[in-house]
Amino acid sequence: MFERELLKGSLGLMLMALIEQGPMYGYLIAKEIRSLTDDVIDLKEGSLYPALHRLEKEGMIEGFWQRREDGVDRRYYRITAAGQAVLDERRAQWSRFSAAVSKVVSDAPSQ
Amino acid sequence: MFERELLKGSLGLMLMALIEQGPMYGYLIAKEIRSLTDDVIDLKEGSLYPALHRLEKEGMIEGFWQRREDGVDRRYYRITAAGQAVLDERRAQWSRFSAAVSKVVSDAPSQ
DNA sequence: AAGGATACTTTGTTATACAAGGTATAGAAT
DNA sequence: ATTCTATACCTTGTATAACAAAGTATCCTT
Repeated sequence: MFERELLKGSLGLMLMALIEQGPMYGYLIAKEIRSLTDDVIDLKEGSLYPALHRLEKEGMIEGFWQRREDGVDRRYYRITAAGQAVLDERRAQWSRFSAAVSKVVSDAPSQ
Repeated sequence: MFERELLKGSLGLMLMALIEQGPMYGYLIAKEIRSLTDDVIDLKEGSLYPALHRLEKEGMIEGFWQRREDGVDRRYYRITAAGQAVLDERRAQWSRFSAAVSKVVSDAPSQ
C-alpha cells in the first residue's frame, strides 16, 4: 500500500493542526480527518493512538481525562506552546515539501 | 528529521515521473531533483539506488548499461508499460493525498 | 441476544529513507 | 606529486512509524 508510506511524516502534523483548533480526543480526530478528506485519509487506531502518545511524550500536546455523564472517559489533548512553535514550522515545511514533490511529478516535460 | 518520513511513499513516484520523460541514470536523477526543488529535496545515495533497484524488480522501470567514451558505465532506466500505468495511478493518488493533508492542515479554523 | 458505535490500549510486523562504508575514474587545484 | 572535487555506482545495518489484530468496556438499537 502506497498510502501507508505517504502518511508517514504528515500524520503528526495533521493531528497537531486539528488539536490547535481546540481540545480534541482521539476518536473525534479520526472522524474529523475522514470527514474533512472525504475518506481519502482513514486513520487506523494503531496509528492514531501511538501518534498521540508520541506527541505527548515529546511535549507537543498535553492530554487530560474528562468524564462524560454516562461515565465514559475521554482523553482530550490541547497544544502546548512548544507544540505551537513546532506546528508552525512543520506547516511551512509541508508547504515546501508538497510543492517540491508536485513540481517534480507534474506533467510538464518540455518547455 | 521530519523530512525523512515525509519522503516515504513519494520517492518512487518522483523517480518514475522523471524517468517517464526519457531514459535517465541515478546520479542525474538526484541532480535533477535537487535542481527542480531548489534543494528542498536532497536525495541520498542510500535512498536513491535501492529505490531504483526496487522499482526495477517490481517491473516499473527497466535498466540498461551504457558506456561513455571515457569508459565509465552508467545505468540508464526507462519506464515500462506497467510502470506507466502505475505512475498515472500514483500521480492521481498524490494529488488526492496532498490536497487532503493540506485541507486538514490549512489555517482555516472557523467558517 | 446480537450487533454496531463509541473510546482507548498494546504487541508484533513491515516498509523504507538514510548513515556510513565501499569501488573506480577524471580533472582541477595546491 | 598529491589532494580534492565531481562523477557514478553499490551494499549493510539501523531507526522510524503506520497498521493489523487483538483486547477492554459502555451504550444503544434491533
